[in-house]
Amino acid sequence: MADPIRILIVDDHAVVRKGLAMVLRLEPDLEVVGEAENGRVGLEAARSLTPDIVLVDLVMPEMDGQEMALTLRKSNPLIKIMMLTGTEVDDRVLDLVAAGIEGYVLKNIEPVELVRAIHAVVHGEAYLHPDVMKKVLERMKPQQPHAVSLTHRELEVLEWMATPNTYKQIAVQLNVSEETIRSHAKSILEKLHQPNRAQAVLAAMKTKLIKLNG
Amino acid sequence: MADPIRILIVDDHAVVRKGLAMVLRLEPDLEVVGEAENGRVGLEAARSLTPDIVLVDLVMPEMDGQEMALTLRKSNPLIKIMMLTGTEVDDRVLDLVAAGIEGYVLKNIEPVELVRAIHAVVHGEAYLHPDVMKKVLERMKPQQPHAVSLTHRELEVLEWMATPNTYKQIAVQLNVSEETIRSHAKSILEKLHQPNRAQAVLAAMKTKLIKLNG
DNA sequence: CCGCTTCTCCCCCGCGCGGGGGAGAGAAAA
DNA sequence: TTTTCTCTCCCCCGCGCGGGGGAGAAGCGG
Repeated sequence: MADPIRILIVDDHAVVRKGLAMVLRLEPDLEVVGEAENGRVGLEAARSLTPDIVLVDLVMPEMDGQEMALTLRKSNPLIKIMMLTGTEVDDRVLDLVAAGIEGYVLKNIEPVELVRAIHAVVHGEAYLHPDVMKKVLERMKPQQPHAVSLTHRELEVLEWMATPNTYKQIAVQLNVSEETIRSHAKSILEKLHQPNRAQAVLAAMKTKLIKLNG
Repeated sequence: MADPIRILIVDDHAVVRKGLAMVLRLEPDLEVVGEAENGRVGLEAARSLTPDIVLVDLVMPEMDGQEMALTLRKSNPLIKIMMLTGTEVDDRVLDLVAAGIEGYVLKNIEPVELVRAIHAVVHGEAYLHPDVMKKVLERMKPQQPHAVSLTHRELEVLEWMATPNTYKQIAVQLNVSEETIRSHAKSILEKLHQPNRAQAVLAAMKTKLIKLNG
């Protein structure tokens, strides 16, 4: 094996950076060439160091992993990107996967597995954590079945239905007739199989169709 | 300074354990005497090693940090406990603080600050991360002012108001007259300062007065 | 004993809203 | 081009519900 794999670590947690570096330095064919504490610094480091792969934490101050990854992907597409995240699989994964980010691992990954993942990604394979893969597949499939497809307008009205406004007041807000709002509301109740406005809003919240701003 | 502070690290992420250990070993008066990958193992280790302080991750498989902390607090109250958590301040903090856990830091803490926190806790002080302290204070204050005190019966009716049932149907369920339910509902809306049933239910959910069973 | 709270029940009124119709314009798909 | 979907708007009806009253019984604490 010739040149070692050059690695850049981007994470705002100092202990995570040190821990990753320690684990990776145990491997003779891996070389940690730099560390950065946020996306902005990481972007500069990646461009000057031109590592083979960057390990990027998803949540960071100033510039998060998503923004950094997407930016780096455009400017330096040859640099591989491995996203690191907590135990929860963020919805942003889907955008990242769609953008062609090849690696996605949770922080509780076993060191040996992480090393394996790095090798895989550097050699052009994609490495997705099982949970991530599951989430991606979930989001791919249930498009067709019965995911209760509200139109854009209906979704907009539904969000207003979660406020104290009456239909008349919502109509004023959206610059349409009250009858139009009532018409949309009727469609919404029918599609969601709910008996009234209150239950429709509750059901929508449970299924993450809308979220409450508190 | 005589004996070093004996530390046990409990975290399911190997890289975090190594990172913490590395950072802490740089301090001459700190000694990492053990590591454990979950609460169950951590509990055994704590009892056999009797460290001065345990650093415990909140989220772990098998037995999480909360359960381990509460159990250890009962069996070995002299061992100090420092909870570690991600960037999000979990609601479980409040229970832990109430149980007398003296330390609570986020994982993005600076190494120097972590060392300071360990010293503080070992010497009998409490060390709460600013965000945690904020959360605790938030939850403490709104107790007294006027935490919207609904009667038991009103709370019961409020929970029914979150269902598709009409007042008449709720009345049947609770074996009282419809007028009684309407009367309670009026009091509830007034106390919660909400214009209608739907908003009352939403407001109640936001303030954790009731929870949705989905 | 008297005041206060809680739970119960009753009346009336008017509006919000759910359910049933129908219809036209424009865009997108077949 | 014809059909289908989406958004818009209209009518009528009846019930659910919010808001305004009042009242009696039971229990608690001063």
